[in-house]
Formats: sequence, C-alpha cells, structure tokens
Amino acid sequence: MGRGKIEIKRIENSSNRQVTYSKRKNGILKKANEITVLCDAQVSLIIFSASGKMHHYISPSTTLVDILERYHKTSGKTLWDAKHENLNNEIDRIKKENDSMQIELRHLKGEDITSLNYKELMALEDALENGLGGIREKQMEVHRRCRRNGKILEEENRELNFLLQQHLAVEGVREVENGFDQSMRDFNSQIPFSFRVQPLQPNLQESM
Amino acid sequence: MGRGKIEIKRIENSSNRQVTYSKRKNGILKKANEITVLCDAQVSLIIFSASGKMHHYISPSTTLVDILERYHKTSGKTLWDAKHENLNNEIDRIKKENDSMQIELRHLKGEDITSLNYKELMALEDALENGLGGIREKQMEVHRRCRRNGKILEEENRELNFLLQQHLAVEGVREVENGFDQSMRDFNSQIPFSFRVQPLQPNLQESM
DNA sequence: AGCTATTAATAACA
DNA sequence: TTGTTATTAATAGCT
Repeated sequence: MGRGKIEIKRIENSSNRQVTYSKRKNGILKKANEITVLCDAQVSLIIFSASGKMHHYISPSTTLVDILERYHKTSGKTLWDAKHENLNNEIDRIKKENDSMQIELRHLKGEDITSLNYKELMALEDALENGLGGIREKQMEVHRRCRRNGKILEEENRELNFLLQQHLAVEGVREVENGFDQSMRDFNSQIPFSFRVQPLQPNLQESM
Repeated sequence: MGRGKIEIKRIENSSNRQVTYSKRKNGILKKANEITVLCDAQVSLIIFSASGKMHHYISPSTTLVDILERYHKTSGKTLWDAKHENLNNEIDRIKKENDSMQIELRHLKGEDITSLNYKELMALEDALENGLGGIREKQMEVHRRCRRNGKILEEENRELNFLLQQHLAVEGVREVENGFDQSMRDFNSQIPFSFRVQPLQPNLQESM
C-alpha cells in the first residue's frame, strides 16, 4: 500500500526505516483503538522503537495490570519476576509451618488424635505432663509470692489499725459530737479491702 | 476500506461485531509482526475479545517480561508493586499468626511462662489437663483394643497349638528318625512371638 | 512534515 | 466460519 510494494523484511535504509516506523506505529495504535471501540475488545499494545522510544495503547475500559493478570490466568505463563516468585515461595513455606503448628496445637489440646498411634500418644502425654509440671511450679511460685505479699500487707494493716486506734483514743472524745464518727465510717469504707484486718484462712497454702 | 465506510463506534449487530473482531484482530497481529520485522521494533500486543478469548503477539527478539520491565523503567508506572505489597502484607499476617501459635505452643510446653499471671496460668493448666484427659482416654482405648486383639490371638494360638499337638501325636513317631524334630524346632522359632502360648499378665489392665 | 499513486485491509454479501 | 469483491484506509516513495 504505497507507491510500490515492499517485502516484509528489515528496511536497510535507516532513515526510511525510521519514517516507516513512525507511520506504521501511528497506524497500529489507531487500529488498536478501532478494534477496541468497534468490537468491545480489550487491547494492550506496547511498542519500542529500535532507538528505545516507547509508545503504547491500553483500552480505556481496562488497565495494563488487569490485562496482564488475565494473560497470566489464560496462558498460564508466569510474568512476574524472581522477587514475586520468592514472595510466593515464602508464603507457601510459612503456611506449611503454620499448618504443622496448628496440628501440634490441636494434638496438645487433645483434638484430632484419632490417627495417632500409641507411641505418639505417649510422647504427647509426656509433653503435656512436662508442661503441666512447669506450670504448676510457676503457679506455686506466684502463689507463694502472693501469700508473702499478703502477710506483709496484713502486718502493715495491723500496724495502721493500731495507730488509728491510738488516734481515736487520743482525739476521739472531743470529736464525737462534731460527727467525726460518721466521717470516719465513710473513710473506713473507702479503704481498699486488702488493707482491712481480715484474718487469712489459716490453711490457704495447704488448700492449693 | 470496505464496501462502505463505517463510523468508529461500537458495532451493534453482534454477529457483525464478531466477524469484524476476527478480521481486524488478524489485521492488527499482522501489522504488529510487520513493524517488528521492517523497523526492528519490539512489540507486545495482547487482545481480549468481548467473549474473553485471548490473542497476542510478542516480537520474537524479546519477551513480554522484558517489555514490561522496559515499560516500567520508561513510564515510571508500577505494574507489580501493588501485587508485591499484597504479598508482603499476607506474609506479615501469616507470620503474626505463626508467632502467636509459637508462643501458645511454648506456653503449653511450660516454657516462657514467667510473664504470665495467675489467671493465665490457671487457664493454661486447664487446657493441659483437658488435653491430657483426652489423650489418656485415647490411650485407654488403644490399649483396650490391643488387649482385645491379644486375647483373640492368644485363643487362636491355643487352638493352633492344640492342632499341632494332635498332628505330632498322630504322625510324630514315624517322623522322628528323619529329623522332623529338628525342622519342627526351626519352624516353631519362626512363629511370631504373639502366636506362642504366653500367659498374659493377669493384672495388666489394672496396672495401667 | 505533506502529497498521492499504489497496495493492503476490510465491510458487506454470499 | 470462510471466501469474494467493491471500496476505503494505510502507506512507500517523493517533495
């Protein structure tokens, strides 16, 4: 389609090649748009000239990424780079790790153990008993600290109470008629429970 | 360029649209190849028809991935960063899940429990006791099945032994001088342990 | 860049 | 779909 027919092979004359590139590039971009509009097609066209200049057309109803994803789904060919693949591999790896932990957790909770053999059950039992042992020891320790703390508080409490009694004894008489009694009762009710004198259960430690 | 001029707007007649798509698709693919050959261009052309069928042309001197990378470098537009980000987010999510399971597992094994309070320890203890309960129940069951199986085998054993004794009683005498005795001893030593008459511990079930 | 003779693409029809 | 053909569209070689 020109003043003469040409063979479809590389145009050796560099300036002719450049001109032809420019004209045909416009032509193909126009065609891409036309098929898009006429036929509801979705086109992604990217052209690089030999000199590295880029031109492209993407159907306005879509995006390049969208087209590439459809390309990937349709052709099965992988487009993404090594980084992408590495990320996918890592996800797979972590998911597997996750699954095996999930299973271990369920086993430790006594779930899904139908498929286990006796030896595996024994190993699980050992693990659980170990865990229980450690936890009970920890509980003991926490509780001992709690009791020790309680005893200290109790002692403090006794002392405070004693001091309070002293004050009341010294100043109490002349305040009675001013309603101190009442305010004192209010004050007392605001003291946290733990500070009031409460005999601890004598056998609390034994009752654990 | 046809029997009549057409406006560049959607072809309403569906079958005309389909025919035009097919012909123009071939045309544009041909043009893509021509500009590649004539002008040393590098072209990536992907077309989806309205019905979802895909056609594409990639200049043989390159790959789609290569063109996309050049597109990314040239236009600055990111193609896969969004995807990468999604993958990274998923990795983070799964890793967190992983970590919390890791912690739970360690807790159940009695490790890293220093930071737990009493209430949390109690909950852990409960979980472990539940697990132990389930597992011991399962062990019982496995063991019961094992014992039941053993009893059946024992019974079978007794019967086999009885039959054997009968055979020996009937045929034994005339075979003694041919070394049958010796071969019999060999045979007996090949019988699996479970098939030999072995009194079970009478209190095996109780000893669990 | 324009121009235009010529070829190529294709719309309508079969 | 596929092929044919009258017509339009694209473009090669020149300015």
